[in-house]
Amino acid sequence: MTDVPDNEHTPSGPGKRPTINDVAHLAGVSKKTVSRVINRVATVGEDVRERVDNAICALGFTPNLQARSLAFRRSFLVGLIYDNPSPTYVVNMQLGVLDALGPLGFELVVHPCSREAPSLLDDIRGFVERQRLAGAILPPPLSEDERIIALLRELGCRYVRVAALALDEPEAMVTTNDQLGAAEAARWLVDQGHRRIALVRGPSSFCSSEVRGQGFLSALAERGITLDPACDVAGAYTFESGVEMGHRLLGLADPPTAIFALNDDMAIGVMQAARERGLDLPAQLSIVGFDDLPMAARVWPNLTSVRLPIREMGNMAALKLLAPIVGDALEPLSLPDVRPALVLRQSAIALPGAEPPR
Amino acid sequence: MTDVPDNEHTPSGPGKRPTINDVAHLAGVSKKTVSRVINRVATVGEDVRERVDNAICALGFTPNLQARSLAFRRSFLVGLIYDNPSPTYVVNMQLGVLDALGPLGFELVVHPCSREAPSLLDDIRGFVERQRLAGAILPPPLSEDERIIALLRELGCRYVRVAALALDEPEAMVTTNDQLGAAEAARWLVDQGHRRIALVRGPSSFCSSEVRGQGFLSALAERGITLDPACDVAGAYTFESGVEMGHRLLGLADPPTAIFALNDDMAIGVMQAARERGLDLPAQLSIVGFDDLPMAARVWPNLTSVRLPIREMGNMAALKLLAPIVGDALEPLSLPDVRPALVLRQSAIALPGAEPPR
DNA sequence: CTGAAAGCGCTTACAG
DNA sequence: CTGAAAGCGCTTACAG
Repeated sequence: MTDVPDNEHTPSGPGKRPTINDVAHLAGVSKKTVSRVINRVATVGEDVRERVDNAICALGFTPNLQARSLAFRRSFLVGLIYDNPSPTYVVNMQLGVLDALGPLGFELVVHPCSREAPSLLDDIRGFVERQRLAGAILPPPLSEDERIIALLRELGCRYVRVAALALDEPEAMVTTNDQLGAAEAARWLVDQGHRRIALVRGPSSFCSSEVRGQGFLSALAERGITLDPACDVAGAYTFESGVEMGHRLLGLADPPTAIFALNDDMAIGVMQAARERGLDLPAQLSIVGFDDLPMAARVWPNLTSVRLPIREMGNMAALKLLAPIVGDALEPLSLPDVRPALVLRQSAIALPGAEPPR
Repeated sequence: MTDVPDNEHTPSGPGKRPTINDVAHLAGVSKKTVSRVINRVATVGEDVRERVDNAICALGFTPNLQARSLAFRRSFLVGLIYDNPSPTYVVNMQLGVLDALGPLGFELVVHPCSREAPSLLDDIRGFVERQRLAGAILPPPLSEDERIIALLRELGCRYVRVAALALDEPEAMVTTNDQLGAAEAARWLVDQGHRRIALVRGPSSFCSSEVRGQGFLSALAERGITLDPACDVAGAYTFESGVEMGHRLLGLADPPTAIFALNDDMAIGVMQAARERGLDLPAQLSIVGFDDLPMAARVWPNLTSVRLPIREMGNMAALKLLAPIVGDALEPLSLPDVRPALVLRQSAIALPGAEPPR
């Protein structure tokens, strides 16, 4: 009474996917050998491998991930664990990670969480244990939290950290070289004739703020310029704090002709403060930000800003994470370049009356 | 020579997690009964259930997800399949979905893809089949693609669509009522005395553009206002197209006093066009957008815009998706409200000389 | 280089 | 209401 004949070599019924057994029967080998072919174990005869590959194609077989995960005691999932307030950052990092995962047959599980939460560590522990992650990727600021790193080590969960500084061994790090971008901004401003320059830092607890600030000051020093302490202030990486610091700097007896804010949110806050004080932008004040958010190209005047290749950084993190797992499936790991770049727009210009840059 | 005594009731060795067998032994029942307790099957004696619960607590047992996935032939993963250019939208939807998934023990796998890609359907098929998703959530514009819906049905994959219109049965839909927000914007502009009003639509292929436009026109009509056809234009939901349409509208012999753009990117483009034409904003032109991007509060003048509760929409989608799966674990499904709201800022003001609103 | 057996940790199907 | 057996589809450990 069944339309489909019961055949032990081909799976029957709708929704039935072929298994490793079907492939083994069709190729005339044991399932263990099929398993070896799937897992690219070298010690399989050329002719046998070809028979198996043909059978796999003929049946349209794809190994069941759940079964492999159970037997391997590890899933084919990579976790992105983050506490980052910037949607653009998060989405671009996800895209970069997926660029690498897709071809390797891994998927991305996202796990936003809160640094402040008392349950942070328990939360991450539960996530990693339940999912038996193949690995975790940690963007800043979570990448700077050594408690989390210690936890991942304890759980035996591989990880890669993304941070402005090399906080870990190279295999477990993507270092973003923020200091290079900040230095480029400094040099550019000096070349435009600016001498009285101000810096709006982020919270000192953020590695990125320290590294960017350091890069900026060093580059200025190389040009023989030191910052007036009154021109070295810190906000909270937020728009509102940018407004506040902008007012503080522009209210100085001898206000700066240029302000470098260590992220775009604060730079746009500075812009707002300048406008509230009736300044003509960019004629009376040059402003440079960091991050190159989409917003930077939309505000008026368009914001000159340092761009980090977030997507490439995510890609690199994923490649480093999976390199030891997938082995030969990966080319000699051609890692993308992740150097920052200054994107010139209208918010920063040459100081009126300045010499043209050398 | 082993420090840890081998005991069949407690797992030994580091990294060894207790299994259902350990719980069964400790509670003095079969593993099947433990399974019943885990899965909240009703037919378990009260005393037995308590013994099992105690054993679970004592051992710190959590069921192995990989094993359950294999036996259930379904994972505990929800897929978010999208092709949405707005990072803010994507991140907020992810957060909303996770608000619901976390407490239920499910995780979120993100799957961005491209509508244009010829491999779109194969790509989605592979994703859904390999992961054996518990379900998929589709935000616009993918939610409007009936080919994808047909595919998911064929694969037996549960789904919930998020869209401006009710495109599916209520259990599989989160309808965002965009027309209500557009109507609110229309009424507000009219109340401020505006009569010559323009509309910048998005692509007609987007459901959201049609629904928002419809809501806007209807509300104007109720106040006895019809749009001059020259004031009804369409962009591409991009900043650049907003600039272009802004110039077209402001170049009319009798330009509008207010422009409603169906998303913020275009509204900010219109703002740019107005500035390029030397208009004084908002005095000479009121502008209203839709989406309430973070940028809306940062541009100058701040953009009045319609906000959609994206996070709540994601939450609602996830709750609807899992309701039939988790059953009683869910309260009588107290679904959040997902009505849009007009956020008043500085970019739109009363027409000079207009009567104060009723 | 290849394979038969046992196992990963759960659930389904069937009894009782 | 509870359980012993078989099974989900793979891999590990051990042989040969």
